[in-house]
Amino acid sequence: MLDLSFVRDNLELVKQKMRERGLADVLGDFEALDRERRKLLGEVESRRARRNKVSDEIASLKKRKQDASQLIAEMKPLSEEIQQLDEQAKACDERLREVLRIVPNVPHSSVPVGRGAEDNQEVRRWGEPRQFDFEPRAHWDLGPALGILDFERATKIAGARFAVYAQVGARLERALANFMLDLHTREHGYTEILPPFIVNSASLFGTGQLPKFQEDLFKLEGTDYWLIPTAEVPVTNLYRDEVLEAEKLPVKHCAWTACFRSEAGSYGKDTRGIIRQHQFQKVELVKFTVPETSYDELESLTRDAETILQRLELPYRVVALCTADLGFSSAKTYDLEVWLPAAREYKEISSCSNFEAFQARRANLRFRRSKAGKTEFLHTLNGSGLAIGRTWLAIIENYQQADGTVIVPPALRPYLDGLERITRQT
RNA sequence: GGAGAGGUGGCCGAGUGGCUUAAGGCGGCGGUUUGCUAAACCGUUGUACGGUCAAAAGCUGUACCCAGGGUUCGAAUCCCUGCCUCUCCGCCA
Repeated sequence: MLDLSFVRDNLELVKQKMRERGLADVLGDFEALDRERRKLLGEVESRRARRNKVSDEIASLKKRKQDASQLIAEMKPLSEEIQQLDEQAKACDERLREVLRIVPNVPHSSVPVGRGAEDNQEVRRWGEPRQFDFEPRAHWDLGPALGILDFERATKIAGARFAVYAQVGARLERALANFMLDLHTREHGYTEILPPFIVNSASLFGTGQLPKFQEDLFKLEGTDYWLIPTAEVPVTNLYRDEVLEAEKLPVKHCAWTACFRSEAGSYGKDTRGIIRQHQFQKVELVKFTVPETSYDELESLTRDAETILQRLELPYRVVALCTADLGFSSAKTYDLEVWLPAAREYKEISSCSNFEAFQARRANLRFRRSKAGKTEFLHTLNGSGLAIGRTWLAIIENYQQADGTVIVPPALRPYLDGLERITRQT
Protein backbone atom coordinates (compact mmCIF):
# COMPACT_ATOMS: atom_id res chain seq x y z
CA MET A 1 0.00 0.00 0.00
CA LEU A 2 1.23 3.46 -0.81
CA ASP A 3 1.26 6.22 1.77
CA LEU A 4 -1.80 8.48 1.52
CA SER A 5 0.06 11.75 1.85
CA PHE A 6 2.79 10.51 -0.52
CA VAL A 7 0.17 9.93 -3.20
CA ARG A 8 -1.44 13.31 -2.48
CA ASP A 9 1.89 15.16 -2.67
CA ASN A 10 3.23 13.25 -5.68
CA LEU A 11 0.08 12.67 -7.64
CA GLU A 12 1.56 13.25 -11.09
CA LEU A 13 4.53 10.99 -10.42
CA VAL A 14 2.29 8.19 -9.16
CA LYS A 15 -0.02 8.54 -12.16
CA GLN A 16 2.97 8.40 -14.52
CA LYS A 17 4.33 5.27 -12.79
CA MET A 18 0.94 3.59 -13.01
CA ARG A 19 0.79 4.36 -16.73
CA GLU A 20 4.21 2.69 -17.06
CA ARG A 21 2.73 -0.39 -15.42
CA GLY A 22 -0.03 -0.27 -18.02
CA LEU A 23 -2.66 0.83 -15.47
CA ALA A 24 -3.91 4.23 -16.54
CA ASP A 25 -7.03 4.45 -14.37
CA VAL A 26 -6.06 2.61 -11.22
CA LEU A 27 -6.15 5.78 -9.10
CA GLY A 28 -9.80 6.40 -10.00
CA ASP A 29 -11.25 9.51 -8.39
CA PHE A 30 -8.56 9.66 -5.73
CA GLU A 31 -8.29 13.44 -5.81
CA ALA A 32 -12.00 14.10 -5.34
CA LEU A 33 -12.30 11.48 -2.60
CA ASP A 34 -9.29 12.87 -0.77
CA ARG A 35 -10.68 16.43 -0.87
CA GLU A 36 -14.11 15.27 0.22
CA ARG A 37 -12.69 13.23 3.05
CA ARG A 38 -10.71 16.15 4.46
CA LYS A 39 -13.72 18.44 4.20
CA LEU A 40 -15.94 15.99 6.09
CA LEU A 41 -13.28 15.36 8.71
CA GLY A 42 -13.06 19.07 9.42
CA GLU A 43 -16.81 19.36 9.78
CA VAL A 44 -17.26 16.40 12.07
CA GLU A 45 -14.24 17.21 14.20
CA SER A 46 -15.23 20.79 14.90
CA ARG A 47 -18.64 19.56 16.07
CA ARG A 48 -17.02 16.95 18.25
CA ALA A 49 -14.79 19.61 19.77
CA ARG A 50 -17.91 21.60 20.68
CA ARG A 51 -19.63 18.56 22.13
CA ASN A 52 -16.61 17.73 24.28
CA LYS A 53 -16.51 21.29 25.57
CA VAL A 54 -20.21 21.42 26.46
CA SER A 55 -20.05 17.97 28.07
CA ASP A 56 -17.45 19.34 30.44
CA GLU A 57 -19.73 22.27 31.25
CA ILE A 58 -22.63 19.88 31.94
CA ALA A 59 -20.41 17.87 34.24
CA SER A 60 -19.34 20.91 36.21
CA LEU A 61 -22.92 22.23 36.48
CA LYS A 62 -24.08 18.87 37.80
CA LYS A 63 -21.24 18.79 40.28
CA ARG A 64 -22.43 22.11 41.64
CA LYS A 65 -25.98 20.71 41.70
CA GLN A 66 -27.13 23.25 39.13
CA ASP A 67 -29.58 22.67 36.32
CA ALA A 68 -28.05 21.45 33.07
CA SER A 69 -31.19 20.48 31.23
CA GLN A 70 -31.00 23.36 28.76
CA LEU A 71 -27.47 22.45 27.67
CA ILE A 72 -28.41 18.78 27.43
CA ALA A 73 -31.35 19.68 25.20
CA GLU A 74 -29.04 21.73 23.00
CA MET A 75 -26.62 18.87 22.62
CA LYS A 76 -29.14 16.36 21.41
CA PRO A 77 -29.44 17.66 17.82
CA LEU A 78 -25.68 18.23 17.66
CA SER A 79 -25.07 14.58 18.48
CA GLU A 80 -27.37 13.52 15.69
CA GLU A 81 -25.51 15.80 13.30
CA ILE A 82 -22.21 14.31 14.38
CA GLN A 83 -23.50 10.82 13.80
CA GLN A 84 -24.67 11.65 10.27
CA LEU A 85 -21.48 13.47 9.30
CA ASP A 86 -19.42 10.69 10.83
CA GLU A 87 -21.17 8.12 8.68
CA GLN A 88 -20.45 10.17 5.57
CA ALA A 89 -16.83 10.64 6.57
CA LYS A 90 -16.40 6.93 7.24
CA ALA A 91 -17.95 5.99 3.91
CA CYS A 92 -15.66 8.44 2.14
CA ASP A 93 -12.63 7.18 4.02
CA GLU A 94 -13.53 3.61 3.13
CA ARG A 95 -13.81 4.42 -0.58
CA LEU A 96 -10.45 6.15 -0.49
CA ARG A 97 -8.89 3.16 1.25
CA GLU A 98 -10.40 0.82 -1.31
CA VAL A 99 -8.60 2.80 -3.99
CA LEU A 100 -5.32 2.70 -2.08
CA ARG A 101 -5.64 -1.03 -1.43
CA ILE A 102 -5.70 -1.86 -5.13
CA VAL A 103 -3.01 0.58 -6.27
CA PRO A 104 0.20 -1.38 -6.92
CA ASN A 105 3.66 -0.34 -5.79
CA VAL A 106 5.56 2.42 -7.58
CA PRO A 107 8.35 0.86 -9.71
CA HIS A 108 11.90 1.88 -8.78
CA SER A 109 13.62 4.31 -11.15
CA SER A 110 16.02 1.56 -12.30
CA VAL A 111 13.19 -0.65 -13.55
CA PRO A 112 13.05 -0.75 -17.37
CA VAL A 113 9.88 0.75 -18.79
CA GLY A 114 8.06 -1.73 -20.99
CA ARG A 115 4.76 -2.98 -22.32
CA GLY A 116 5.09 -6.70 -21.62
CA ALA A 117 7.36 -9.66 -20.87
CA GLU A 118 9.22 -9.05 -24.14
CA ASP A 119 10.60 -5.81 -22.68
CA ASN A 120 12.23 -7.49 -19.69
CA GLN A 121 15.99 -6.97 -19.71
CA GLU A 122 18.52 -9.74 -19.47
CA VAL A 123 21.09 -8.73 -16.86
CA ARG A 124 23.57 -11.63 -17.05
CA ARG A 125 23.96 -15.28 -18.01
CA TRP A 126 25.74 -18.08 -16.21
CA GLY A 127 26.79 -21.44 -17.67
CA GLU A 128 26.62 -22.86 -21.16
CA PRO A 129 23.60 -24.91 -22.20
CA ARG A 130 24.86 -28.44 -22.73
CA GLN A 131 25.21 -29.75 -26.30
CA PHE A 132 23.27 -32.99 -26.62
CA ASP A 133 24.28 -35.68 -29.15
CA PHE A 134 20.71 -36.96 -28.96
CA GLU A 135 17.33 -35.31 -28.81
CA PRO A 136 16.77 -34.30 -25.15
CA ARG A 137 13.44 -35.44 -23.74
CA ALA A 138 11.08 -33.46 -21.55
CA HIS A 139 10.74 -34.40 -17.87
CA TRP A 140 7.16 -35.53 -18.40
CA ASP A 141 8.56 -38.33 -20.56
CA LEU A 142 11.69 -39.05 -18.55
CA GLY A 143 10.05 -38.99 -15.11
CA PRO A 144 7.34 -41.57 -15.75
CA ALA A 145 9.80 -43.71 -17.77
CA LEU A 146 12.16 -43.78 -14.78
CA GLY A 147 9.28 -44.62 -12.44
CA ILE A 148 9.87 -41.49 -10.33
CA LEU A 149 6.93 -39.38 -11.48
CA ASP A 150 3.30 -40.50 -11.81
CA PHE A 151 0.69 -38.19 -13.27
CA GLU A 152 -2.09 -40.74 -13.79
CA ARG A 153 -2.40 -41.74 -10.18
CA ALA A 154 -2.11 -38.09 -9.11
CA THR A 155 -5.07 -37.28 -11.34
CA LYS A 156 -7.02 -40.13 -9.74
CA ILE A 157 -6.38 -39.10 -6.14
CA ALA A 158 -6.53 -35.32 -6.67
CA GLY A 159 -6.92 -34.06 -10.23
CA ALA A 160 -5.16 -32.13 -12.95
CA ARG A 161 -2.04 -30.16 -12.04
CA PHE A 162 -0.96 -32.61 -9.36
CA ALA A 163 1.90 -35.11 -9.42
CA VAL A 164 3.04 -38.08 -7.37
CA TYR A 165 6.77 -38.39 -6.87
CA ALA A 166 7.93 -41.94 -6.28
CA GLN A 167 11.01 -43.62 -4.86
CA VAL A 168 14.21 -41.77 -5.76
CA GLY A 169 12.01 -39.06 -7.31
CA ALA A 170 10.50 -38.32 -3.92
CA ARG A 171 13.91 -38.51 -2.33
CA LEU A 172 15.39 -36.08 -4.84
CA GLU A 173 12.72 -33.55 -3.90
CA ARG A 174 13.61 -33.96 -0.21
CA ALA A 175 17.34 -33.81 -0.95
CA LEU A 176 16.90 -30.53 -2.82
CA ALA A 177 15.04 -28.98 0.10
CA ASN A 178 17.79 -29.95 2.52
CA PHE A 179 20.54 -28.87 0.15
CA MET A 180 19.00 -25.43 -0.30
CA LEU A 181 18.24 -24.90 3.39
CA ASP A 182 21.72 -26.00 4.42
CA LEU A 183 23.38 -23.69 1.93
CA HIS A 184 21.38 -20.63 2.90
CA THR A 185 21.66 -21.20 6.65
CA ARG A 186 25.34 -22.23 6.70
CA GLU A 187 26.82 -19.96 4.06
CA HIS A 188 24.43 -17.04 3.57
CA GLY A 189 23.39 -16.28 7.13
CA TYR A 190 19.65 -16.95 6.92
CA THR A 191 17.88 -18.38 9.95
CA GLU A 192 15.41 -21.12 9.27
CA ILE A 193 11.68 -20.82 9.86
CA LEU A 194 9.06 -23.55 9.51
CA PRO A 195 5.79 -21.60 9.44
CA PRO A 196 2.15 -22.63 9.20
CA PHE A 197 1.05 -23.55 5.67
CA ILE A 198 -2.33 -22.02 6.45
CA VAL A 199 -2.79 -18.33 7.17
CA ASN A 200 -5.60 -15.88 7.90
CA SER A 201 -6.72 -13.14 5.55
CA ALA A 202 -4.91 -10.40 7.50
CA SER A 203 -1.61 -12.07 6.58
CA LEU A 204 -2.59 -12.25 2.92
CA PHE A 205 -3.52 -8.59 3.01
CA GLY A 206 -0.15 -7.76 4.53
CA THR A 207 1.84 -9.20 1.65
CA GLY A 208 -0.60 -7.95 -1.01
CA GLN A 209 -2.36 -11.11 -2.24
CA LEU A 210 -5.65 -9.82 -0.82
CA PRO A 211 -7.95 -8.20 -1.66
CA LYS A 212 -7.06 -8.18 -5.33
CA PHE A 213 -5.86 -11.72 -6.07
CA GLN A 214 -8.30 -13.86 -4.15
CA GLU A 215 -8.99 -16.07 -7.17
CA ASP A 216 -5.37 -17.31 -7.20
CA LEU A 217 -5.73 -18.82 -3.73
CA PHE A 218 -7.28 -21.86 -2.11
CA LYS A 219 -9.62 -20.99 0.74
CA LEU A 220 -10.72 -23.44 3.42
CA GLU A 221 -14.48 -23.47 3.32
CA GLY A 222 -16.36 -21.86 6.20
CA THR A 223 -13.24 -20.41 7.78
CA ASP A 224 -10.92 -17.43 7.47
CA TYR A 225 -8.09 -19.84 6.59
CA TRP A 226 -6.24 -19.98 3.29
CA LEU A 227 -3.52 -22.28 1.97
CA ILE A 228 -0.33 -20.30 1.49
CA PRO A 229 0.68 -19.59 -2.13
CA THR A 230 4.26 -18.99 -0.94
CA ALA A 231 6.21 -18.90 2.33
CA GLU A 232 6.53 -15.17 1.72
CA VAL A 233 3.11 -14.77 3.34
CA PRO A 234 3.67 -16.37 6.75
CA VAL A 235 7.33 -15.34 7.02
CA THR A 236 6.82 -11.68 6.06
CA ASN A 237 3.93 -11.54 8.53
CA LEU A 238 6.04 -12.97 11.36
CA TYR A 239 6.70 -9.50 12.70
CA ARG A 240 3.38 -7.90 11.80
CA ASP A 241 2.47 -5.10 14.24
CA GLU A 242 5.92 -5.27 15.80
CA VAL A 243 8.73 -2.75 16.14
CA LEU A 244 12.19 -4.18 15.43
CA GLU A 245 15.44 -2.60 16.61
CA ALA A 246 17.53 -1.14 13.80
CA GLU A 247 20.74 -2.85 14.95
CA LYS A 248 19.09 -6.24 14.52
CA LEU A 249 18.43 -5.50 10.83
CA PRO A 250 18.74 -6.95 8.35
CA VAL A 251 16.75 -9.93 9.59
CA LYS A 252 17.17 -12.79 7.11
CA HIS A 253 14.97 -15.89 7.14
CA CYS A 254 14.70 -18.91 4.89
CA ALA A 255 11.78 -21.28 4.95
CA TRP A 256 10.82 -24.52 3.25
CA THR A 257 7.08 -24.90 2.67
CA ALA A 258 4.57 -26.44 0.37
CA CYS A 259 2.82 -23.79 -1.75
CA PHE A 260 -0.72 -23.95 -3.08
CA ARG A 261 -2.02 -22.02 -6.06
CA SER A 262 -5.38 -22.30 -7.77
CA GLU A 263 -3.86 -21.28 -11.13
CA ALA A 264 -7.22 -19.89 -12.16
CA GLY A 265 -6.79 -18.10 -15.44
CA SER A 266 -3.79 -20.16 -16.52
CA TYR A 267 -5.83 -22.88 -18.23
CA GLY A 268 -3.94 -24.19 -21.19
CA LYS A 269 -0.63 -22.80 -19.93
CA ASP A 270 2.15 -25.23 -19.01
CA THR A 271 -0.36 -28.05 -18.92
CA ARG A 272 2.23 -30.80 -19.31
CA GLY A 273 4.64 -31.84 -16.64
CA ILE A 274 5.26 -30.28 -13.26
CA ILE A 275 6.06 -26.71 -14.31
CA ARG A 276 2.74 -25.37 -13.07
CA GLN A 277 1.13 -27.32 -10.23
CA HIS A 278 -1.55 -26.65 -7.64
CA GLN A 279 0.91 -27.82 -4.99
CA PHE A 280 4.67 -27.50 -5.04
CA GLN A 281 7.55 -27.04 -2.63
CA LYS A 282 9.73 -24.03 -2.38
CA VAL A 283 12.53 -22.66 -0.24
CA GLU A 284 11.93 -18.97 0.23
CA LEU A 285 14.34 -16.22 1.29
CA VAL A 286 12.91 -13.22 3.16
CA LYS A 287 14.71 -10.11 4.35
CA PHE A 288 13.70 -7.21 6.58
CA THR A 289 15.99 -4.21 6.11
CA VAL A 290 16.39 -0.51 6.76
CA PRO A 291 15.32 1.55 3.72
CA GLU A 292 18.78 2.76 2.73
CA THR A 293 20.22 -0.74 2.20
CA SER A 294 17.30 -2.53 0.61
CA TYR A 295 18.58 -2.31 -2.98
CA ASP A 296 21.99 -3.68 -1.97
CA GLU A 297 20.15 -6.43 -0.15
CA LEU A 298 18.16 -7.19 -3.29
CA GLU A 299 21.40 -7.74 -5.21
CA SER A 300 22.81 -10.06 -2.54
CA LEU A 301 19.53 -11.93 -2.15
CA THR A 302 19.48 -12.54 -5.89
CA ARG A 303 23.08 -13.82 -5.75
CA ASP A 304 22.17 -16.09 -2.82
CA ALA A 305 19.47 -17.68 -4.97
CA GLU A 306 21.86 -17.91 -7.95
CA THR A 307 24.35 -19.85 -5.82
CA ILE A 308 21.96 -22.80 -5.75
CA LEU A 309 21.91 -23.00 -9.54
CA GLN A 310 25.68 -22.57 -9.72
CA ARG A 311 26.35 -25.38 -7.24
CA LEU A 312 23.97 -27.61 -9.17
CA GLU A 313 25.71 -26.49 -12.38
CA LEU A 314 22.48 -25.53 -14.09
CA PRO A 315 22.77 -22.80 -16.77
CA TYR A 316 20.58 -19.79 -16.12
CA ARG A 317 20.09 -16.14 -16.79
CA VAL A 318 18.98 -13.18 -14.68
CA VAL A 319 16.25 -10.94 -16.01
CA ALA A 320 15.11 -7.54 -14.70
CA LEU A 321 11.34 -7.38 -15.03
CA CYS A 322 10.01 -4.31 -16.83
CA THR A 323 7.30 -2.03 -15.43
CA ALA A 324 4.49 -3.93 -17.19
CA ASP A 325 5.59 -7.35 -15.88
CA LEU A 326 6.25 -6.30 -12.29
CA GLY A 327 4.15 -7.92 -9.56
CA PHE A 328 1.56 -5.91 -7.66
CA SER A 329 3.58 -5.36 -4.47
CA SER A 330 7.03 -5.16 -5.99
CA ALA A 331 9.16 -2.07 -6.68
CA LYS A 332 11.82 -4.10 -8.50
CA THR A 333 12.14 -7.76 -9.42
CA TYR A 334 14.83 -10.00 -10.86
CA ASP A 335 13.72 -13.35 -12.23
CA LEU A 336 16.15 -16.25 -12.42
CA GLU A 337 15.46 -18.41 -15.43
CA VAL A 338 16.93 -21.89 -15.72
CA TRP A 339 17.76 -23.51 -19.06
CA LEU A 340 15.37 -26.26 -20.13
CA PRO A 341 16.91 -28.24 -22.99
CA ALA A 342 13.76 -29.98 -24.24
CA ALA A 343 11.90 -26.70 -24.70
CA ARG A 344 15.13 -24.90 -25.61
CA GLU A 345 14.24 -21.95 -23.44
CA TYR A 346 14.96 -20.28 -20.15
CA LYS A 347 12.15 -20.77 -17.61
CA GLU A 348 11.48 -18.87 -14.39
CA ILE A 349 12.76 -20.71 -11.32
CA SER A 350 13.05 -17.80 -8.89
CA SER A 351 11.69 -14.32 -8.49
CA CYS A 352 13.57 -11.89 -6.23
CA SER A 353 11.85 -8.65 -5.27
CA ASN A 354 12.24 -5.53 -3.21
CA PHE A 355 8.87 -4.35 -1.92
CA GLU A 356 10.31 -1.30 -0.20
CA ALA A 357 7.76 -0.20 2.44
CA PHE A 358 4.72 -1.38 0.45
CA GLN A 359 4.17 -4.58 2.44
CA ALA A 360 5.48 -2.99 5.64
CA ARG A 361 2.74 -0.38 5.48
CA ARG A 362 0.07 -3.03 4.95
CA ALA A 363 1.42 -5.33 7.66
CA ASN A 364 2.56 -2.56 10.02
CA LEU A 365 6.18 -3.76 10.06
CA ARG A 366 8.27 -1.09 11.75
CA PHE A 367 11.71 -0.47 13.16
CA ARG A 368 13.28 2.10 15.45
CA ARG A 369 16.72 3.61 14.85
CA SER A 370 17.26 4.34 18.55
CA LYS A 371 15.36 3.69 21.74
CA ALA A 372 14.09 7.26 21.80
CA GLY A 373 13.57 7.55 18.04
CA LYS A 374 10.41 7.46 16.03
CA THR A 375 9.24 4.25 14.41
CA GLU A 376 9.59 3.94 10.65
CA PHE A 377 8.38 1.35 8.18
CA LEU A 378 11.11 -1.09 7.25
CA HIS A 379 11.68 -2.59 3.81
CA THR A 380 10.84 -6.18 2.92
CA LEU A 381 12.37 -8.37 0.23
CA ASN A 382 11.97 -11.95 -0.80
CA GLY A 383 12.97 -14.43 -3.43
CA SER A 384 12.68 -18.09 -4.17
CA GLY A 385 15.80 -19.94 -3.26
CA LEU A 386 14.56 -21.95 -5.20
CA ALA A 387 11.31 -23.44 -6.45
CA ILE A 388 12.02 -27.10 -5.73
CA GLY A 389 9.75 -28.73 -8.32
CA ARG A 390 11.24 -26.65 -11.12
CA THR A 391 14.76 -27.40 -9.87
CA TRP A 392 13.87 -31.09 -9.87
CA LEU A 393 12.76 -31.03 -13.48
CA ALA A 394 15.71 -28.87 -14.54
CA ILE A 395 18.06 -31.51 -13.13
CA ILE A 396 16.18 -34.36 -14.81
CA GLU A 397 16.26 -32.62 -18.16
CA ASN A 398 19.75 -31.11 -18.09
CA TYR A 399 21.47 -34.21 -16.69
CA GLN A 400 19.66 -36.81 -18.80
CA GLN A 401 21.68 -39.39 -20.69
CA ALA A 402 21.00 -41.08 -24.00
CA ASP A 403 19.86 -44.24 -22.19
CA GLY A 404 17.22 -42.33 -20.23
CA THR A 405 19.12 -42.34 -16.93
CA VAL A 406 20.00 -39.11 -15.12
CA ILE A 407 23.37 -38.16 -13.61
CA VAL A 408 23.05 -36.64 -10.12
CA PRO A 409 24.82 -33.27 -9.81
CA PRO A 410 27.87 -33.77 -7.55
CA ALA A 411 26.71 -31.12 -5.05
CA LEU A 412 23.58 -33.13 -4.39
CA ARG A 413 25.15 -36.57 -3.94
CA PRO A 414 25.82 -36.18 -0.20
CA TYR A 415 22.08 -35.72 0.20
CA LEU A 416 21.33 -38.96 -1.65
CA ASP A 417 23.80 -41.31 0.07
CA GLY A 418 26.32 -40.75 -2.70
CA LEU A 419 23.95 -41.74 -5.49
CA GLU A 420 25.55 -40.83 -8.83
CA ARG A 421 22.91 -41.86 -11.30
CA ILE A 422 19.11 -42.15 -11.28
CA THR A 423 18.08 -45.35 -13.01
CA ARG A 424 14.73 -46.94 -13.71
CA GLN A 425 12.98 -47.73 -10.41
CA THR A 426 11.31 -51.05 -9.97
C1' G B 1 -16.80 -30.09 21.04
C1' G B 2 -18.10 -28.74 26.71
C1' A B 3 -17.12 -25.43 31.09
C1' G B 4 -14.76 -21.20 33.05
C1' A B 5 -11.44 -16.72 33.09
C1' G B 6 -9.64 -12.83 30.45
C1' G B 7 -8.16 -8.86 26.33
C1' U B 8 -6.24 -1.30 29.10
C1' G B 9 0.01 2.56 26.45
C1' G B 10 6.89 -0.28 24.71
C1' C B 11 5.87 -3.71 29.31
C1' C B 12 3.26 -4.75 34.16
C1' G B 13 -1.11 -3.09 36.21
C1' A B 14 -5.44 0.17 38.56
C1' G B 15 -9.86 1.92 36.89
C1' U B 16 -18.70 0.36 38.01
C1' G B 17 -21.10 6.80 33.44
C1' G B 18 -18.67 13.38 33.89
C1' C B 19 -12.06 16.37 38.56
C1' U B 20 -9.28 10.24 33.76
C1' U B 21 -6.22 15.60 29.16
C1' A B 22 -5.99 6.57 31.62
C1' A B 23 -3.71 6.29 38.59
C1' G B 24 0.78 3.82 40.01
C1' G B 25 5.05 1.11 38.65
C1' C B 26 8.83 -0.77 35.09
C1' G B 27 11.51 0.59 30.87
C1' G B 28 13.20 4.75 27.70
C1' C B 29 14.89 9.88 27.30
C1' G B 30 16.80 14.56 29.73
C1' G B 31 18.84 16.57 34.17
C1' U B 32 20.88 17.00 39.54
C1' U B 33 24.29 14.66 42.80
C1' U B 34 28.93 11.62 41.97
C1' G B 35 36.49 10.23 41.11
C1' C B 36 33.94 6.14 37.76
C1' U B 37 29.85 2.76 37.85
C1' A B 38 25.58 1.96 40.56
C1' A B 39 21.89 4.08 43.58
C1' A B 40 18.86 8.17 44.89
C1' C B 41 16.16 12.44 43.46
C1' C B 42 13.68 15.85 39.74
C1' G B 43 11.45 16.35 34.97
C1' U B 44 9.61 13.98 30.65
C1' U B 45 6.97 10.04 27.65
C1' G B 46 2.49 6.72 22.41
C1' U B 47 0.10 6.25 17.44
C1' A B 48 -2.94 7.90 13.40
C1' C B 49 -5.60 11.54 10.71
C1' G B 50 -6.78 16.82 10.07
C1' G B 51 -5.97 22.39 10.64
C1' U B 52 -2.28 26.36 10.86
C1' C B 53 2.75 27.19 8.21
C1' A B 54 6.45 28.01 1.90
C1' A B 55 8.39 23.84 4.81
C1' A B 56 9.98 21.99 9.43
C1' A B 57 9.50 22.98 14.47
C1' G B 58 5.73 24.69 17.28
C1' C B 59 0.71 25.45 18.30
C1' U B 60 -4.12 23.40 17.76
C1' G B 61 -8.36 19.79 16.84
C1' U B 62 -10.22 14.78 16.53
C1' A B 63 -9.81 9.64 17.18
C1' C B 64 -7.54 5.39 19.54
C1' C B 65 -8.46 1.10 26.45
C1' C B 66 -9.36 -6.33 21.07
C1' A B 67 -13.10 -5.32 16.78
C1' G B 68 -18.03 -3.83 15.16
C1' G B 69 -22.79 -2.15 16.61
C1' G B 70 -26.17 0.00 20.56
C1' U B 71 -27.87 3.05 25.05
C1' U B 72 -26.67 8.30 26.69
C1' C B 73 -26.10 15.33 26.48
C1' G B 74 -21.55 12.40 27.70
C1' A B 75 -18.78 5.39 27.50
C1' A B 76 -12.28 2.35 29.05
C1' U B 77 -16.70 1.91 32.31
C1' C B 78 -23.54 -0.19 30.75
C1' C B 79 -25.91 -3.63 26.67
C1' C B 80 -25.45 -6.86 22.09
C1' U B 81 -22.48 -9.47 18.39
C1' G B 82 -17.86 -11.20 16.74
C1' C B 83 -12.57 -12.30 17.14
C1' C B 84 -8.45 -13.74 19.97
C1' U B 85 -5.75 -15.63 24.36
C1' C B 86 -5.44 -18.60 28.79
C1' U B 87 -7.13 -22.75 32.27
C1' C B 88 -9.73 -27.40 32.90
C1' C B 89 -12.41 -31.57 30.48
C1' G B 90 -13.20 -34.51 25.92
C1' C B 91 -11.04 -36.04 21.21
C1' C B 92 -6.42 -36.42 18.72
C1' A B 93 -0.52 -37.00 15.60
